[in-house]
Amino acid sequence: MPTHQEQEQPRRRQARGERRIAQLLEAAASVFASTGYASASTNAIAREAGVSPGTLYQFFPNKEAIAIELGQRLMADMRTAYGEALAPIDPATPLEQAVAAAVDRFIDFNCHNPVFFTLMHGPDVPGRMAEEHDALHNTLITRVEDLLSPLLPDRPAVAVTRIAHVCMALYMAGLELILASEGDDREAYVQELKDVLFRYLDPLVGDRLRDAQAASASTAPMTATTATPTTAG
Amino acid sequence: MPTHQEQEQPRRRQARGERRIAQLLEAAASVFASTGYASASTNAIAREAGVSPGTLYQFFPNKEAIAIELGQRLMADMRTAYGEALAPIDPATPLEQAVAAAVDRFIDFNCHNPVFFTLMHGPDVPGRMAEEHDALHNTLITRVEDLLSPLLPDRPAVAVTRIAHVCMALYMAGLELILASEGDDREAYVQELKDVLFRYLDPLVGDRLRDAQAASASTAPMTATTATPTTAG
DNA sequence: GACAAACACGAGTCGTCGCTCGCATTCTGA
DNA sequence: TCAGAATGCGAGCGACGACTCGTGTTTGTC
Repeated sequence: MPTHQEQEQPRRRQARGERRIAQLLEAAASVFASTGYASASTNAIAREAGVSPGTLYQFFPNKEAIAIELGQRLMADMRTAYGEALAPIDPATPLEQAVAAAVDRFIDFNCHNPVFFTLMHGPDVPGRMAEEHDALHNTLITRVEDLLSPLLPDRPAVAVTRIAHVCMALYMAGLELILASEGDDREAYVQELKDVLFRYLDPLVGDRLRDAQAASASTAPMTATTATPTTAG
Repeated sequence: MPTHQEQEQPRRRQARGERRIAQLLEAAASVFASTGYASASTNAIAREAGVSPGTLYQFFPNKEAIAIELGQRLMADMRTAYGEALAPIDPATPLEQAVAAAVDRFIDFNCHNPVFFTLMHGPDVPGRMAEEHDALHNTLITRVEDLLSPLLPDRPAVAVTRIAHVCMALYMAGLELILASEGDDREAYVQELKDVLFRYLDPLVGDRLRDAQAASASTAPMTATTATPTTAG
């Protein structure tokens, strides 16, 4: 019974195979990041990984599967490495700090994994890839909604969703500028992005947050100290 | 010798040819907008225009030339139709109104010419197309700088440039959301975009603008009344 | 009407790319 | 040790898309 799993992978991978898969995904990340998904050829990925095209297809049924697997691993990486950044915001944290912390973490991740942006932003995704693309996007939107809804308790759900979409779009736009620049310029754009998001959200959150802060000072605080001051590596 | 012009088009177009060109560009706009530049096939463009592939190549040397010509015509259209929106802002106009007016005009143009966004935003542009792409982008960046610099007189040029880039990026991000939605949702996103830009710029412009307004009330105003109140169709 | 140039056609060429196939090599388990 | 599975190779297939070419039609000019 051990090898009978529905009707998918009856393939028992060896250690070598797992290594090859990791190698191929790394190569794919490099090629996707530099040329985009559509323009990336499977032969180029195989070449980058130092294997033959046939070997690539030993591990992935088609080009889409590579991008999908890559996207899933990236999401998993992000969850394990930055899970705490996705947790609901402690109402006691000033909005400016919360935004800055979240931006720092996500920017950090995206700078270390530039493919992620390509997979999230690439409009040139055919077939089933678009579904995965949307799945990634919707997951993040939902996360942002979860972050925002405690801060916007008196807004209808559609409004919160809209605000989340705007935040995501602003973040993506800022990220594009940031990834396209280097050094001091990059840091300056990071600061601009924080400013944009804070200034956009602050009037929406309004006195609600300040009320909560005033209240939390006199009543029992929550878990508190979730946010650390800009410890981006 | 009468037809010897350098070494380019020694071709004398007939009225029919001009019509075909317009027809082909319209078809190209449609196909580019719906599938993106890279995924658009010249055969599809020819089919959309109701002509044969050979006819298409009677008027355009290659696929790039179609997109380039289209981009240039769109820029020209924008200049003639919305030139006044690109003029320097009258310092007497409140920032919120100036931003709203500019956004309305550009959104209007982009909603009527969705290809423009595709050509500006498409990352899948090979070869010489990228240059034209950048040229369009830089033209707009310069325009935004010209709009902003009177409002930010005490900032270094690099800072103004950076702010212009941020504004462009924010606009593009908002535009993407707006083009992807319809009806009330679309209008709501337009308002959000205006809010984002105004809230981002207002603290930067700061008391400078308010000073200018106070001053212009007592001293001789500039050319004045350049901006009209939200007359978007 | 006659001639040339512009216009129009669409089957066909040529290159690229996703993917396959037959075969060789290495690993696993008994 | 050795069968069978997993891994590896790379020439090549099939499809598709940019672009061409030979040929026929329309238009402007004398």
